[in-house]
Amino acid sequence: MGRSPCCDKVGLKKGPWTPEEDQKLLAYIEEHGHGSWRALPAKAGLQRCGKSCRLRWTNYLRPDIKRGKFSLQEEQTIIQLHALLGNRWSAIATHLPKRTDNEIKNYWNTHLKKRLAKMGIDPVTHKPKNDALVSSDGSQSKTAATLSHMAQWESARLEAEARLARESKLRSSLSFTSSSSASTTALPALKPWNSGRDLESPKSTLTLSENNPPTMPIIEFVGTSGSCEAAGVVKDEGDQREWNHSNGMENSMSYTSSLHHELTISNMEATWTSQEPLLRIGTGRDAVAEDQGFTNLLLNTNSDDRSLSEEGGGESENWDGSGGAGSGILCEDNNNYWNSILNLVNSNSPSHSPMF
DNA sequence: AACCGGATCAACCGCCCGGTA
DNA sequence: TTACCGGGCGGTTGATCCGGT
Repeated sequence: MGRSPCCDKVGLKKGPWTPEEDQKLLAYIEEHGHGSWRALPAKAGLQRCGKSCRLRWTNYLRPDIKRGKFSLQEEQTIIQLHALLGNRWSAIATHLPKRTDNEIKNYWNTHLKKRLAKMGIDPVTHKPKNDALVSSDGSQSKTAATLSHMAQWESARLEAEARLARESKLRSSLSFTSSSSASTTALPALKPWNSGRDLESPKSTLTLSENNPPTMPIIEFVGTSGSCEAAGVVKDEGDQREWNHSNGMENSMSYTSSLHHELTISNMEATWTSQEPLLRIGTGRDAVAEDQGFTNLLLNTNSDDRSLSEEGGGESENWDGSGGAGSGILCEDNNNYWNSILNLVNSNSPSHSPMF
């Protein structure tokens, strides 16, 4: 059976939106909320399909959208998350406040992907195209397995977030006053933008910062050797920023990349706590035996860290990064690979070798 | 000034998935 | 259990812009 079109397309306008249409859509949503997107166009007096209205709203008209050039920090985040998640733009967008998945997707396709390609980095796998990371002992497969596990973990985490979001919405609809957070209790169905992103799913916000306190969860990969061989300097004329590959990649061999991942849990403290998978990656120097399982380590299911699930209360102690014996997890080969990625983005800082 | 090709990005399309009757 | 619906997502397209020749 063929799928029926999302709406009757006869007589519906397509193409660029006019200011008048924008105004109608804005005015309607401001007054009534979007409600059913399918029903919205008729109610708002628009000759558009609901899907088009939703896209226009989410990608352009929504007031909490930040437009304009992407910052270095945002670029770093995109690259790092893409290395982990692939083309899951909506998931990446959840970590970039005020940016839409469409915008991030476009930016990746038009800017970042090309930059990586110029550097000899496969933008799909985030590996050097000459695959210099491959070692004779099969570390490539380990790296691939590691990435696969990380992606699986992230998938699980995102699913958990989605579930929490649904639960949050349900609770919000049941009781507007039950939460201690005022933002949680805004009237999402009526004024979607009133509370901004607070209305969205309670999500872990991945921030990448050099300045986070040491109590923050840390993903730290310590590389001791490497074989990345990007050569030359590619200058991105548009951004007036240089990517110095040879220096950058050389540095990556000894450079300790520290990603400080802060998990900001809003609205859902009690539910989240330890029941959802938590990313916890320590230093490679503390690497534990691989047969303990990468996923288990990521999920902190080691007996050493069992207290993490039993504490139940706050989440901060789960994230101190100092961990126990199980906090360090990555083998050196994986470190090298991740250092390559992390150095890529870290070294684009103006204070380091210019890369972007 | 005209043309051309690449870059950019808003918008569309089709598929997928969760909810529901 | 199943079919349908609404919404979300990722891939792709096409109009427009812009710089080079």
